[in-house]
Amino acid sequence: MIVILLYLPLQNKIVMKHLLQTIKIEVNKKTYLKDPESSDLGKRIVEHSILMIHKIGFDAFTFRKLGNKIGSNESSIYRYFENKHKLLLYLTSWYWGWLEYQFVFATNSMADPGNKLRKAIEVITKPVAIDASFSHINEVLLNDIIINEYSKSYLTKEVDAENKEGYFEIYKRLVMRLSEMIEDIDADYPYPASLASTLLEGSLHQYFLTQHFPSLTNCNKKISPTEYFTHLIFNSINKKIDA
Amino acid sequence: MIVILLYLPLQNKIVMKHLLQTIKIEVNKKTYLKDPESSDLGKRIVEHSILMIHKIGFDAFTFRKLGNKIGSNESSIYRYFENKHKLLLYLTSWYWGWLEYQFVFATNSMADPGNKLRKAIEVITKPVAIDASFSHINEVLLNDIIINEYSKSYLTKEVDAENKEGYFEIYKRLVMRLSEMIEDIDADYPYPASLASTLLEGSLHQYFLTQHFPSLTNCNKKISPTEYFTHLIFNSINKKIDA
DNA sequence: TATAATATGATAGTAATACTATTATATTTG
DNA sequence: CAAATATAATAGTATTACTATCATATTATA
Repeated sequence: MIVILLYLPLQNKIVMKHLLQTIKIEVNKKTYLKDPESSDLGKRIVEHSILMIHKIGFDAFTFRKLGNKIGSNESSIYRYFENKHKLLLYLTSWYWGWLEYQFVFATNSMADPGNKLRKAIEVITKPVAIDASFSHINEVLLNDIIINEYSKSYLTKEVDAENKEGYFEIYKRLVMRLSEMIEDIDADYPYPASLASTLLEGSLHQYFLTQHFPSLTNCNKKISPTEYFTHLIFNSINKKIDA
Repeated sequence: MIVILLYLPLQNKIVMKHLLQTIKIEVNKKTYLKDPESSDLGKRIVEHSILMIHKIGFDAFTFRKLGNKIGSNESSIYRYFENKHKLLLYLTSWYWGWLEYQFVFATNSMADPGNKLRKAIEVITKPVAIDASFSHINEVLLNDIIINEYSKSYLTKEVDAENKEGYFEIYKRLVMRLSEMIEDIDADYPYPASLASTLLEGSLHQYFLTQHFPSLTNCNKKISPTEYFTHLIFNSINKKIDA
C-alpha cells in the first residue's frame, strides 16, 4: 500500500498527514519486548516517555518516574522495553523512519536530480512543524529529543554489536539515499557518503548550537540550516543551481 | 613566555614537543577541586582515567573502579574532581587547549590567508600522532575519547548553566579563531561560524564513522578527513586554492 | 625537632538507579 | 465460565554516586 501511495502526485501536507495516520512506521522489533503500538498502555508509555525525556532529559529519565507519571507500574514498562536505552533506540528509529517516509514521499516523483537533492536537503534540515502530529507521538518534541539525545544512542561501547543487530538500519538507509542523490548529480564527487552523513549529523548540531551556543553558528531566525546546508552542498558538488 | 615563543619561525615537531613539555595547558579551574597537576596522585588520576575511559567507555567508568586500579581511595579522587562529569570537562578542555596551542603555533606566522586556513584545517582534522606525548597524558587515547565521548560533555540539561560558567570557553575560542580565518578569506561568506563548527564537530564524526559505520563515510586509509574537509570548505567559500 | 597543617586512606553509610522475581488481581478470549 | 493474558503491587539485589568521619602518613614551619 505504501509503495502505491508514493507514486501519487499529490504532495500537500494534509494528504501526507492522512497517510501518516494510516501507515505504521516500522522499527526494528528487537527494540521492544512487546510492541507498544499494540496496546493502550504501550502507547501511553511512548507518549509520556517523549514528554518526560523532553522535559528532564534522557539521563535523569527513569522507568520508575515514567510509571508514576502515567499511573502505571515500573515492572509493566519493563515488559515493553528491556531498558531505557532500548526505548531510546525505539524512539530514534521511529523518528528516522518518519523522516525517511517524508523524504521518499517528497522526492520520489521528482525527475531533475538537482531539484530532487534540494528538496531532500529541505526535508532533512527544516524544523519539524507543529501540525505534523501523528497519533500519540509528538514529533516536535521528539525532534528536540533527537537534537539533544540522538548521539547517546550510538556513542556507546555496544555500538558495533547493536549495529550488527540492525538497530541503526533506518538512519543508515537515509544517509545512503542522500548519498545516492549526490552521486546522481556528480558521479565523480569523491565524498558522497561523507557529505550525506555531514548533513544529517550537522543539521542536528546546528540546531543544538542555535539553542545553546548561538555564537558558534550563523543559523537563527533569519538564516535557516536549510539555507546554510543547501549552499554548502551545492558548492561542494560539481553542479550549481540557482539560489 | 608562550606569546614570545609563538612568534618563532621554527615549526617542527621536536620543537613543539619540547614547548609542550614546558608549558601548561590552562583549563577552567572550576573543573577541579584540587589541581591534578599539583600532585603525584592527581597526575595518576588523570593518566589512568584516560586509560580506563578509553578501555571501558565513559558510561561504565566510575571513581571506585579508578581507585582500585591506581591503588588509591575513591574518596581521594573525589577531592580532586566533584564527579566524573567534571573530570570529563577537565579532560576535554585540556584536549581542546592542547589542540588550540598547536593550531595557533602552526598558523600564527602565516601571511597568506588561504594557506593559513588550509593549515588550520589540517591541524584540526589530522589524526593525533603517537609521538605527540605530553607527560602523563596520552593524547592518542585522549583523542579517541574525544571522538567517542565529547558530545556527552554538552548534551546535558546543565549545558546552559555550565556554558555560563565558562566550561566550554576553549572549544568556543577555537571555533571563533577558525571562523575568523574564513572571514579573512571571504568577508562576504554568510556562514563562517557554522562552517567552523561543522568542521570541528564533523571531523570527530567522520572519525567515529570510519570506526563504527564505514558505509556512511568515504574517509578511510586512502581518503583522509583532512582531504574531505579541505575540499568542502574551500569549495564553499569564495576563493579556491590548488588542491 | 616538635608541632601543626595537609594529603591520603579506610570504613561506613545513604539515596537513587536499574533492574528481577513473585504473587495478586484485573481483563480479555475461546 | 474457564483459561489465558495483561497489569499491578510488593519486595529484593547489586551497583552507583556520592557524603561523612576518623585514622594515618607526609610535609611544612616555628
